Amino acid sequence: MLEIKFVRQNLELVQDSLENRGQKNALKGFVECDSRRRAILLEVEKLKHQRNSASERIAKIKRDGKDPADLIAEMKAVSEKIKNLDGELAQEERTLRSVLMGIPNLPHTSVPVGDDEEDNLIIKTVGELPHFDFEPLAHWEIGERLGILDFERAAKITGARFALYLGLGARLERALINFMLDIQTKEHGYLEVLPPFMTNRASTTATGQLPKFEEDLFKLEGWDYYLIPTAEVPVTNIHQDEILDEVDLPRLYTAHTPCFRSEAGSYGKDTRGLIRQHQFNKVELVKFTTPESSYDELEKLLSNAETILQRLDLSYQVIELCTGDLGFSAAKTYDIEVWVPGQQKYREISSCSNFEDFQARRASIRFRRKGKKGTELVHTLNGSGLAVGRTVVAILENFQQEDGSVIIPEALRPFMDGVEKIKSA
RNA sequence: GGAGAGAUGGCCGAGUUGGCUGAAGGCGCUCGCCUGCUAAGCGAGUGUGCGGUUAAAGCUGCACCGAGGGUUCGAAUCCCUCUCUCUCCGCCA
Repeated sequence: MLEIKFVRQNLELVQDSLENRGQKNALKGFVECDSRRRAILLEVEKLKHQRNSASERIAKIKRDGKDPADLIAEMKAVSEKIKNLDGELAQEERTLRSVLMGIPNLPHTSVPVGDDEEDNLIIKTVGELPHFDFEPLAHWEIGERLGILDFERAAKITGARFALYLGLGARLERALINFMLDIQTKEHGYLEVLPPFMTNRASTTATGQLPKFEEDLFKLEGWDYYLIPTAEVPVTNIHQDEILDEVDLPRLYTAHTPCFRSEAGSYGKDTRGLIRQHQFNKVELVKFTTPESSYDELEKLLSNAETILQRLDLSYQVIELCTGDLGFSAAKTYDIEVWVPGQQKYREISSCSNFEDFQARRASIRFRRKGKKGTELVHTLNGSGLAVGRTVVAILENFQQEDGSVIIPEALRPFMDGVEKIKSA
């Protein structure tokens, strides 16, 4: 959410930004509604002041043993007026709030301007692309042949876009989770947390998934709870409605959670394999920082995620999203894309964003500077470190051998009881 | 599921026969004093949000005592609904 004062004073800027995202009507009614609200507020506050001072006089008159009936009668009318105006005020505020909640974050000035993913910038490319003397297979072929992935049975159990991992496949997933968490906690200073996998409406709204993107979420019937689409939601909300001390910043959290996404509107995309699932595992990194340090922290966050790929000897590129491709809440985003030989493409495996104070304002997460009065909103950041299922995809496809086996990257072997290779039984 | 207790400022904790209580007291924090250093001590200050005014400091209005509604001229205090926490019993991974 943007600050209402900011929107008021920068109408054109906000309007331009909305048009860049194809939402030119989002601000409709804002100006009128805002000025109505302020006019009513002025009026109602005046009346309340009148009522408050009359109350004091009434108390005094009573103490003096006299009868304040006249004044009470007068105030009765005033109270009635206040009640009506309060109702109008609430109406304007609801409208205003829903307008504000629908406005996406403003891109940071460093973000390249562009319409869609075509205009994203490749920042860097790391690692050599693997060479195969044979036609590399897609991971689902590899996994099914090795008996470590079974999509047919998963479809029977639940439906499309679910996976059943077996044996060393399940073990590989678990090893990756431990591997990632260990690096982020032991080497990069993140605190491991295990949050709830369902979040309530307020939390889900705070990070920006609601109210606009409800169709992307799984909602529990009969409850106002949602299955988390990313650990970003529960972890960012750890500090909802809190005022932190400056000395406690930055706060760094990492969490492994399953993520649940409806994938509405992605019919026909990535229908096979692990790339696009309704449920997948992810190790997430979340930071709470001061405003002045958030962009440095974004760079560190990106490199913390890159570390995982480097240790696994996977090739990847880092891209910077242009204004048109930014997510709703983000001010700046880097995506990391890993090389997927079966598709001869780089595919997204991590997304690292700075949300500045956009989420913090919605969640009311503030901090106090040492020796200074008042509070300021923190900046929140998060990134995947990494999406686990897609990491399995990358390992199976990049390290597949002609005989159908898959070599386990060395760094991962300690987490796999020393298994060096997955081969057919 | 049954029975009961509770939710107040950064934290702890008073206040519930409705009316100078935005809220005692303590802790913490900030500034100053004192002190070889540290600790202790002394003095002053210290909530948030939204408005108004101001060059600014400041001054000032309104709101906020879990959330929402109600009663009343007036609610932290009374009533209703909900949420959460705790204790005991039952059930259970």
